[in-house]
Amino acid sequence: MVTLKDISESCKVSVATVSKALNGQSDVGEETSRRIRKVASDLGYFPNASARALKTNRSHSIGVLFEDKTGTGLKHEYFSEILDSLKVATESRGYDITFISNSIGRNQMSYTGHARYRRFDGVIIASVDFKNPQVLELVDSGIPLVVLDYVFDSKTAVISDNVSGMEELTEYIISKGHKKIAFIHGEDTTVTQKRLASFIKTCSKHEIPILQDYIKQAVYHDPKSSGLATRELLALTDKPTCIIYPDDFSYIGGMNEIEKHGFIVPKDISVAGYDGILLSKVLRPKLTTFEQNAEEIGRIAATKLIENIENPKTYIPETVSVKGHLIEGESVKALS
Amino acid sequence: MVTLKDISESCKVSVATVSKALNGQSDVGEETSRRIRKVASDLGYFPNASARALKTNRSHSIGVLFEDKTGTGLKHEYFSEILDSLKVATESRGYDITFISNSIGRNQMSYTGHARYRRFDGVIIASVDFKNPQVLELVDSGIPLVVLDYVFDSKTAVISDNVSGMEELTEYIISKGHKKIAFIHGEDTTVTQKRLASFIKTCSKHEIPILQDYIKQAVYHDPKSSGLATRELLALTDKPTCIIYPDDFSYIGGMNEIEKHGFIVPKDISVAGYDGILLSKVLRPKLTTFEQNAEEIGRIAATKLIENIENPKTYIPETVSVKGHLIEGESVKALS
DNA sequence: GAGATTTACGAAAACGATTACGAATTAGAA
DNA sequence: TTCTAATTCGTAATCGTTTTCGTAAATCTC
Repeated sequence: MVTLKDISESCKVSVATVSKALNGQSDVGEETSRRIRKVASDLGYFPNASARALKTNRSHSIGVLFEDKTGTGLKHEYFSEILDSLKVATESRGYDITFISNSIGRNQMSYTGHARYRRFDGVIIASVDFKNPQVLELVDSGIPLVVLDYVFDSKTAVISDNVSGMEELTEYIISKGHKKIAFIHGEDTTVTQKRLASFIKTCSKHEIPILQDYIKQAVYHDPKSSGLATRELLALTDKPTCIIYPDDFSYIGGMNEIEKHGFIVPKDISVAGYDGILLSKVLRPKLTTFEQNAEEIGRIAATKLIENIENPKTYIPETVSVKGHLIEGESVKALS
Repeated sequence: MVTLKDISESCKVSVATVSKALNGQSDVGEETSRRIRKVASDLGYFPNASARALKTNRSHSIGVLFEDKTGTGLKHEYFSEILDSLKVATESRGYDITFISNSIGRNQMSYTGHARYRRFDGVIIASVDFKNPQVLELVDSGIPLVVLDYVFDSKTAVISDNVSGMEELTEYIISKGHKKIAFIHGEDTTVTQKRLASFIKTCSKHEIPILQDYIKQAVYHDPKSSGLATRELLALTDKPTCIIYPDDFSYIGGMNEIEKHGFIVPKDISVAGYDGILLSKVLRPKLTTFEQNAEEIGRIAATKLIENIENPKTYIPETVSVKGHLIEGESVKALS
């Protein structure tokens, strides 16, 4: 490995000068700087990230915590898209991404321990159990961080705007003349609560009654449980004319059940999803859904975090909510 | 941040002794060692990964290159599953995972440059354009590496056994009495070639003629192009009785087309996928497919890489092929 | 042309750990 | 008791950078 010393010897200057030239410091001569850069590239020099981190106390790497109990974390398109967007946004600013875990080597380590061990400049937390003590410890650790889809007091949060999203989706369905709208929601989380509240509020606004029978609990990303809920809804004497699913993938369970009953979407019953994953765009009839802007969420999270890292004094935490947009498919029929 | 020095002062011993005690070296007294470890944990000590890496020349971190032209890399369930399995396997042995890119900071950097800059102990390459000069440079860089689903000379490779996989799937379909089997394949890659060859070989073995009209080219993970191919197949006067799709997700395109024709799976036509993603398990009828063992692929890749890293002298590269298994759904009908 | 200022460069300390080597102490052997 | 060997611990060098501060030369000011 070629080091600053090698360059300095080859250029007959000190390592200090080489360092400064390569970092674009001002106090080094035009001509000298050019010569040094030339030699550096000829020799194939790369700075040693460890040495640099040791000296500057900045690792230029960011830890991401992406885990949940079910282990579906990365498999979920929403999250893999966020991760991808985080990746490009951070890399373009010179930061690398490393996963945080709680098992580094034989000796278990807390998330915070891991983050300190690797000297992460900042941390992004997503898709976790936000009540987990280890997560709370990390949140309180003082390390600059951004939380996704959850709000901690005086910490930066980037959240998908579920309130306006569900409102827009519900408005659309109502505008199509539906008055008997069923709502299948996921487990009880902040996200779920916001969506449900928004659904109810929008219905009330249009004086559409909320039937208890039309509100069903299921599990996110689990077609089986949504299928079950669908079956119950279809067994009702007064069936809904439209069903909103917790997410696009869950709709598959509903779809199976609907077909089993011999119904056709949207002729006999209308449906809507949430997320706007790839699948929703290729199903026929095309699914009406609300697409979350995962790309933007990742990008903003990265930007905010780096802002925080680079201006620790002046940075003030905020909660950014990212709007998505309605995708009008063909799964919601206009009622006469 | 608490350092070895803090501990050494608090314990009235030298930093050398502290270091040795914490690393379990033999030449430190039983009682001293205990005292040091106690103080270390009381003070909340964490080793400084940068300092350690600088001194030992081992970063305990592994770079993964996960990129393709289409940018669907991470979105593909097969890859996100591999990534996840890599993650747990490496972390349990004390290695962290960082993504490799070619843009670190403002100055573009080659993959190799990035890997050297971060002092990755090893690298895992997957889902890339294997003809890309930058990738080839990385492969020849001398850094310990494992390649996924592609074989480079005298480099360790872990590949999904597409030959036996497609053979098993085809055998199954034939065993159900099918003789008119259409095969839609993806772009021309090694993987495609192997699957196609295996399909043809298995058919020949059973003296089933290979009609040129039954072999269609499409694009992986693209329901639209598979839908098109399906349409052509259904327009044939002598229609196939079964269609094999490039992957499970692509089948959605075929499914739409089949339904549009008023056909029902598997009554009127049989279908099979490849991959065994979540979706294939929740569709009704359940899709018959061949599930690749992504978890095992990731785990073995991690194990081999770490073996290579830790025994650079004795390690010999090899190609490991990982078998998957047939998932018998209900999408292939038994012909009388 | 003397003093003040700017410019270009180098010497050296420091970041936090690891490790070869030597020294001191203790235990064991004869 | 004396010599050897084992055990335990410390000294100091080192990894590759960055950065402060000092100094010498060059430039400017009047």
